[in-house]
Amino acid sequence: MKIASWNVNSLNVRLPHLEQWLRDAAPDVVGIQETKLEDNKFPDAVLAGLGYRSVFAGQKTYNGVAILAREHAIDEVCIGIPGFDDAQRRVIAATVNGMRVVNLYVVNGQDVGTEKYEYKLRWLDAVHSWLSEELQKHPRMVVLGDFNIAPDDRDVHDPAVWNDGHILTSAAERQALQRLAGLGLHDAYRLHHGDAGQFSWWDYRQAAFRRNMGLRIDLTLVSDALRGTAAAAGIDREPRTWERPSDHAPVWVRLAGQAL
DNA sequence: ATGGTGGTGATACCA
Repeated sequence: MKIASWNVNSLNVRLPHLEQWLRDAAPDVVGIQETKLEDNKFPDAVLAGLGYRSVFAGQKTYNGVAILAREHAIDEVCIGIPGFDDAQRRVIAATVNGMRVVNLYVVNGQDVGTEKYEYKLRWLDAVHSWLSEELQKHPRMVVLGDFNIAPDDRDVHDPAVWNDGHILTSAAERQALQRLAGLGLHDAYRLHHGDAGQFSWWDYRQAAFRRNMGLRIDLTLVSDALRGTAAAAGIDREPRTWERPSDHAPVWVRLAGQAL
């Protein structure tokens, strides 16, 4: 069972890319971030034509998340972090094939020390509390999404720039990610790859993709109960080479023994 | 230190 995550940076613009990639990569479950679409504009009929059911929580202009699945029903849909009042559509969770899928569009945070940065840390704290409880109910869990945090120095093109003072790599952000790992949520990519320089996001500016000046900030985390089934993980760079691409590439994990 | 590009929507804001 292949489970993927992709920040599409406007599903309105990127729908043709999503359609092409669904055909190419044939994921079973997908978490999408930054749809930037209100729910009445979500292209669920187009996706149904490709064999995917979808659930979604969107808003105009900013944020917006969705979960797609083929072959299986999408049940127990939860929008937002329970008990955390937030108008921003950043979280959707659902049960697919006996597995809890949590799709996160983590707050960017703008710059270290700003109000948005404080919001990011508060938001991550709320996610930690919520997932701690959620894991009791659903031990078989995948938490995926755009985390807007590069786990360690292997995950940035230039650690001298992307350091403790920088957004996406500051110590407090990395500690927040470590606290999620402490719940028994394992970065599937790192279960299989120890290499540096493999990224999932490249800024549109400065020809960053051509120069591979990127960060690995899109992650699939698997719970203790699923860890042994995580047979492979990877990053699909190809859609980032297409015309008018998202600034993010899709990332994925394949779970063995997950009967379709 | 600044600004570079892109999405939204019509202007700044967000990333």
